[in-house]
Amino acid sequence: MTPPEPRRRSASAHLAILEATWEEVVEKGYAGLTVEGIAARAGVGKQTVYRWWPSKAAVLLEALNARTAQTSDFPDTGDIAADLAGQITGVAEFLASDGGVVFKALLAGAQSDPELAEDIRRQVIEPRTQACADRLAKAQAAGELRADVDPVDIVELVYAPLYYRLILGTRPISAPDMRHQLDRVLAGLRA
Amino acid sequence: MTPPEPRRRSASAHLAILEATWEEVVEKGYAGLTVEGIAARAGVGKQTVYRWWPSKAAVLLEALNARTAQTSDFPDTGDIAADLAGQITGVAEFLASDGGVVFKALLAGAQSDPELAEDIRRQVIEPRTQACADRLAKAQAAGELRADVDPVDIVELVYAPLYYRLILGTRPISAPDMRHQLDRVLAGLRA
DNA sequence: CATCTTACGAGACGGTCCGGTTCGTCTCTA
DNA sequence: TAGAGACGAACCGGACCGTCTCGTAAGATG
Repeated sequence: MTPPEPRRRSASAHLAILEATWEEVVEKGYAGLTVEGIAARAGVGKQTVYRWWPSKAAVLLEALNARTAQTSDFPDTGDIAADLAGQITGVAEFLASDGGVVFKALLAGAQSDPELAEDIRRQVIEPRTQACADRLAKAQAAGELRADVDPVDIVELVYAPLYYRLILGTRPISAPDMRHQLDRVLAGLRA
Repeated sequence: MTPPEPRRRSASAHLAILEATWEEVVEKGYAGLTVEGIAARAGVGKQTVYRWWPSKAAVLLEALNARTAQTSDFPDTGDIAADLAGQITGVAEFLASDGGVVFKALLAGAQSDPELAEDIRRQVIEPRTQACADRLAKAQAAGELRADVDPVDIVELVYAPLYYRLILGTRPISAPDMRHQLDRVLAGLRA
């Protein structure tokens, strides 16, 4: 879907497009995001966008991934409660900032674009879910947590309140709040 | 926001518009929802839509409310676990059907429309949250649940997994699954 | 170093789609 | 019976998409 071989691809244009996309979507939301707007803000011809990406959704997904690439590994100090607390703090801080706006925009776009929805799941959700589930399975094996609950279900319980607030906007996302909710979830899951 | 007094408003056109809106959004999602499409499917002029609603979002919100108006009261049998299980089963079944598609579309639209987001919170989320929180407070007073957790936080814990699946689409919403998750949440909240 | 290749920025184009208004008709009220 | 106003239909203007065509400049090739 990115036909030419990127031998002489302009790195500066590439970066400028990702940056411009991020800013545009923060300002105008997914509905207001347009290839023309991206190109104009990046100081780039439209063709340069169309040459390398099949759709504005693909650009936005790459822009998000570019900012979260390094945060996929999961810590293991032997204390599952501390590890989860640390991880959820990081995610909460990310989603409470512009990252939340962009991620929410992406989810909104995915609602009428099944292909984008699938890409988000594969590239963003599943790797992190799997990493967290693996860590949880170790905690179960170590006797820290009940072993009769599917780790994937635990991931859901732990992160769901975060997305609840992100999407419904009932209350702002705050790291301390999310840690409290985590404590209550863990209270029912200890061995 | 619905300027004329509705003395001679056509009841059939009103209903046809709500019905057409529901079907359109199920088929095409929020992004594909257009006043033209609504009017065409309802067999109505566009002006008839613009006369009574300020935006397509308002139409959609009313269409959703028209289908969920009666389900806002919360049961009280004296057994909080049973009451929550019954309630969450109903919501899960609703969100697993077309209702979920429409609600998701509405949330997607709210992402680039703060006014719509606020309306959804006021008209849809808050009344139900409040009803549930009231019931939970009674359960705390009766000694069924820990009293040191804000009932609104409990509502969040209980319903969050439902919205998690709705939005992320990781796994389908099923009533038995959601009841299992509810059990795990309650395990950490008993007095 | 000279040449060739190809992405680049800029912008024009046909086309589609949709929001908002205008128009003439018809119905209901007074 | 007269008039107000809601109705369905059709029209217009603007925005953006996706493609294309330039002249230019940067990188690849030998």
